[in-house]
Amino acid sequence: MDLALSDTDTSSGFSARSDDENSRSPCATSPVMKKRRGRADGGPPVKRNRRVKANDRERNRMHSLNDALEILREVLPACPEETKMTKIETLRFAHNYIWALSETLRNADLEAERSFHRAEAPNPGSSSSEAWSCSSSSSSSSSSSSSSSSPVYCASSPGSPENYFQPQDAMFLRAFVPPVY
DNA sequence: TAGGCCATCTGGTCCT
DNA sequence: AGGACCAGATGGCCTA
Repeated sequence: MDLALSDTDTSSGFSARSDDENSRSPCATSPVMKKRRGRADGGPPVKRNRRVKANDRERNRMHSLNDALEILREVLPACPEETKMTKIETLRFAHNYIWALSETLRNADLEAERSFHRAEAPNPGSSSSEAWSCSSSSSSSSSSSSSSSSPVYCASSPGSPENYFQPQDAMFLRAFVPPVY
């Protein structure tokens, strides 16, 4: 007892999709008619017309969302080039990546601060060793994301980004992070 | 074949 | 009133 799917009104709302959809989603759907729910006749013509317009806007909205996601994918360092990250993977990976970048900056700041102190006081005595413990969170929070210095990471991520790149390995990022002055 | 991912439709809610 | 946003439902495609 499904709601009637009207295969007949293919003209409404589906016309704009086919070629557009082909160009947008290289991986998945063929431009074939998908599903249709609701009343077979679409209800009153006025309501139906409004629904069709709303569907069109919703489609465009999701397309722009996907475009933004695609831009994000291009910015991220993709390790296996041929595999496309899923949406959730992209978001999690971006999260990790941003964390690692900020961690790298933070470490660079700490290091700069240490070398500055070393230059001022050639015999620091005992105070120099603590700076290496980057979890000490002293006062040098230049731009750290204010939450915590060792975030709990997408711990529940079933999947993959962490397979490519562990957020804990901030040093890994030094490979593609420009030198911080 | 089951499960994951995705695109789309749809109705509800909030905002302008 | 109409648009934006959201979450649920549904069906197609792909892979293990």
